Amino acid sequence: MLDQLLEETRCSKKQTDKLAQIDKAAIEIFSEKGFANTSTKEIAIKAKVAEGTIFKHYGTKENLLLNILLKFIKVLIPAIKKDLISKLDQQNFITVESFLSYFFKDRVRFIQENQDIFTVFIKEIVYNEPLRKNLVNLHFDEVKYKFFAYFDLFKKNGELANIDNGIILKHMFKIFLTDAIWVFALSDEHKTVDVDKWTAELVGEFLNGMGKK
Amino acid sequence: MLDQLLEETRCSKKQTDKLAQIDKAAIEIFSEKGFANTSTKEIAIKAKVAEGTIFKHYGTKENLLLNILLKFIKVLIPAIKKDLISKLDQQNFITVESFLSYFFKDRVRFIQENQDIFTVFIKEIVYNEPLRKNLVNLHFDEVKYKFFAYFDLFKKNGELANIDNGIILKHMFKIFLTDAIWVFALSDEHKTVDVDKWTAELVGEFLNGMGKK
Amino acid sequence: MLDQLLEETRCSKKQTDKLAQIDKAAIEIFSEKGFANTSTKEIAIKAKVAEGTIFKHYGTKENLLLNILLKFIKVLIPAIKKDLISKLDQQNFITVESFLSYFFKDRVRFIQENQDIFTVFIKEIVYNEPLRKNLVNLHFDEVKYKFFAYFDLFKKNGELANIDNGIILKHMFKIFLTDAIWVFALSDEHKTVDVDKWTAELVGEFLNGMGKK
Amino acid sequence: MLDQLLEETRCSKKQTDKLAQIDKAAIEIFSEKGFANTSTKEIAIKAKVAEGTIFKHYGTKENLLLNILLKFIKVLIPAIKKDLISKLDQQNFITVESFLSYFFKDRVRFIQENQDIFTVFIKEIVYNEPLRKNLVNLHFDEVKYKFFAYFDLFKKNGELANIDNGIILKHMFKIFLTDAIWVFALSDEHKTVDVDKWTAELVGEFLNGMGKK
DNA sequence: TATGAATGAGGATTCATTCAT
DNA sequence: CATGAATGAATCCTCATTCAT
Repeated sequence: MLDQLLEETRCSKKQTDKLAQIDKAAIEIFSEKGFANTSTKEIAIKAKVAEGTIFKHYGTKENLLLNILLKFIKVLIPAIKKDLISKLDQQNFITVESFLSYFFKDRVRFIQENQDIFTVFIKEIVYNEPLRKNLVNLHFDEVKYKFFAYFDLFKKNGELANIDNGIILKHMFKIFLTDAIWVFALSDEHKTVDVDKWTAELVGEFLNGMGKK
Repeated sequence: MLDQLLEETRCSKKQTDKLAQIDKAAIEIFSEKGFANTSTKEIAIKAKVAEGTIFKHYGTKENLLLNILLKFIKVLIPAIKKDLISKLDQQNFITVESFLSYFFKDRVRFIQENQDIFTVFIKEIVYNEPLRKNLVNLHFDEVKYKFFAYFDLFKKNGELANIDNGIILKHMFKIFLTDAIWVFALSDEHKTVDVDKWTAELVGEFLNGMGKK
Repeated sequence: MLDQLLEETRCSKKQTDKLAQIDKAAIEIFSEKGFANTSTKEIAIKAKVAEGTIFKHYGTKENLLLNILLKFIKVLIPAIKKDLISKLDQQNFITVESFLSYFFKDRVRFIQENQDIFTVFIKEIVYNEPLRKNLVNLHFDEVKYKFFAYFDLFKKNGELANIDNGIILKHMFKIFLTDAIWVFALSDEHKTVDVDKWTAELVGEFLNGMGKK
Repeated sequence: MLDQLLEETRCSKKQTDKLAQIDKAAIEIFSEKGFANTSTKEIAIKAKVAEGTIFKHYGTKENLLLNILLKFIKVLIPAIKKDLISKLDQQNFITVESFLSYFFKDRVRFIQENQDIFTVFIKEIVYNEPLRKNLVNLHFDEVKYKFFAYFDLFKKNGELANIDNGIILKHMFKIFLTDAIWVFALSDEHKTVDVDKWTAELVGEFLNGMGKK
C-alpha cells in the first residue's frame, strides 16, 4: 500500500543520483525553513540540479514533500514492526523497563540518524491537515497491535495497571514523543543529550508518574 | 513588556470595529490553512474590509500574526498567574487533585473559548522558529515560579515525590498540553469531549503513571 | 495669467499656516528625492498636517507640485523684469560687464535663497514633458525682449558682436544656467562658492570664449 | 571595470532575443515617461514578453535601468577614447576648428543613433542622485586627459588662450552638451537640425564668445 | 477647516510549472 | 534524461484620494 503511494508520487522509476541530491537538499531546507517558505529554485540550487529536473521526477512541489515523508514512514513503520515481532518472539522483553529502554533508545537512534526528515515530518504534520489525515491516521494502525500484545504481557506479569491499552499507548507516546519532538525538532538540546539518563527518567515517569508511592 | 510589544506591532491606536473584523477573519483562516498559505486578500474579503486597511493597521502580514498571538498570550499568561496566586493565598488547593482539576478544567475552558487562536498559536509556534524563540521562551518564565510554589506545597504534604520541580512542570505540560493540542488543534475530537472524565484520567496519569501500585 | 493659474491649482483661498507648512515640507522632500519618489504621507508627516489637509487645499499631488513651481516662477520672472526695466531706465548698465555682473550675482542670490525649490524646478522640468511645455515655454517669453533691448544697446556701444539676439541670449543662459544648475541643484559645490571670482570667469567666457585674442 | 558592473547587473548570461526586446521596450518607454512613471507590466507588454522574464534577467527594475545606462556608457566612452587617440596619432587635427567639427559631428551622430537611450541617460542622471554619483563621476575621468593633450597642442599653436584645461573642457561641454541635451532629449528640434550650420555656430561661440573682436 | 481611517487600483516581485532544445 | 529560459497568476504592499466626523 505504501509502495503504491510512493510510486504514484514519483513519475520516474530509477533512483538516480539526481533524485538523491534533490531529496537531500529538499529535506535540509524544508527542515530549516518549512515547506511553504522554501522555493523549488532554492532546492534546485542546493541539489545542483536544474529546476526542471525536480518537476520531471515529482511533478509538483507538494509531491516532492509527500514522497519524502512517505519514504520516511515506509522505513519507520516496518522497522518498528520488525523490532517488536522479533523481540517478542524471542521473549526478550520480560520487564517494562527492558522493553521501554530498548524501544526508546532504538527510536532515538533512528531519529538522530534522520533528524532533518523527522523535523520536516513533525512540522508539516502539524501544519498541514490533509497530510495529517492521509499519512498518520492511515498508516500507524498496523503497528498498534504489536504494542498491545506487549502491554497484555506486562499486565499479566503485574507490572502494568489494568488500564485500557489505547490509553497506555497514548501515554507512552506522550511521554516519549513530546520529548523527542522538543529535543530533535524544535530546540537545540539534541546536541547535549545523555540518552541513558534520559531513558531512565522516562521509564520512571511512565511507570510511576509524579506521585509519592 | 507585553503591552509594549503589542503596541509596536500595531500601527494605529484605536481599537475600531475594522480591527476586530480583521483579527477575527485572520484567526479563522490562519487556523484552518496556516499563516503561510493564507493571502491577505482572503483575509480582507472575509473581514469585509479593503486589503489596504490591513496594512494601515498592521504594516505587514507578519505583524498581523504577531499581534494576534501576542494578544492571546497577553490574556493567557496573566489569567494563569492570577488564578494561581489568588487560590494559593486562600489555601484552596490542598490536594494535587483539586489543584490539577481546577487548573486543567479552567485552561480547557479558556482554550475552548479561543480554539481557533489556540490552533494558530500551536501551528505557528511549531512552524516558525523565530516566533518560538521570541514568544514562548520569552514570556512563560513569569508563570513558572507560581507553579513551583504549589509543587513544594504538595511535596510537603506528601503527595508528590521528591522530584525536581522543572521535571514535574514539564511532565504536567506533557500530560495536559499534548492532549489539548491534539484534541483542540489537530483532530476533530473537541466536539465530543467529556471534560470531567478526561480530567480524572489525566490526574491519574500524572500521579501514578501506568504502573501497578 | 500666472495668477489665474495659481488660483486654479489651489482650491482654498487663504494662505494659512498649514498651507505654508505643506509647501515647505513638499519642497524639501521633492528636492531631495524627486516628486515621483515622494509620498503624500511623507509630506503630511513632515508638515505636521493630516494627509487629508493636503488634498483639501491642492486636490491632487500633481497640483501641489504645479502650485509650488508656479509660485517660484511668479516670483522669479517679475523680479527679473523689474530689475531689467528699472536699471535700463536709469542707464545704469553701460558695459556688458556691469550688466552681467549685476544680473548674475542677483540671480545667484535668488537661487541661493530658494535653493530647494530651484532644485525641484530643474529636476521636474527635465523629467516631466508636460510641465516643460506648460511652464517654461509659456512664461519666459515675457522677459526675453527686455534682454534684447540691452543686447542692442551693447551692440551699439561696440561691445557685442553683431550676432542674432536669440543666440546671444541662449549663449548667456548656457554659460550661466549650466553652472548654476550644476552648482545648486546637482552637486554639493554650492557650499564653497566664491561668487565674485565665479562671476568674473563667466563674464570672460561669455565675451571672449576660449580662443586667443 | 565596466564589464564587471555590466555582468553584475544582469542575472543571466546569454544575450537572447528576449533581452534585446526588453531593453528596446524599456528604453523607449523610459525616455518618454521616465523611469519612475513606467511600470514593468508596460515594458513587458511592449517587449512582447512575460513580466517574469524581465525579473529573470535583471532581478529588479532598478537593475534594468542601470544595465541599460551602463551599456550606453560602455559604448560611449571607449568610442570617444578611440577616436581621440587614433586621430591624435595621425596628427589630423591641427586646428581647433577641425578638431571641434569632427568631434562634435561625430558625437551628434552617435546621439542621433541612440537618441532614446541618451534621453533616458540625461533625465535619470538629473533625477537620481545615486546614479549621478556612481555612473558619471566614476567613468568620465578616463577620457579627460585625452582632451587635455589636444588643448595643450592648440595652446602651443596659439589658437587657445592660456586658460586652465579643466575650464576649457567644462566650457566645451557647456557649449556642446547643453545644446545636445536640449535638442535631443528635451525639445522636438532634433527633427529639423542642420548639423553643419550648427557646428559652425558652436565653434564660433567656443572660440570667440559674444564679444566684438 | 482639519482630520485620519478607509479605500482599492496598481506596483514590483516571486514562484511553481511548462516545454523546446 | 536533463536543462533552464520563459511564463503569468498570485502575492505582499504602497499610495493617491475620499469622506464621515
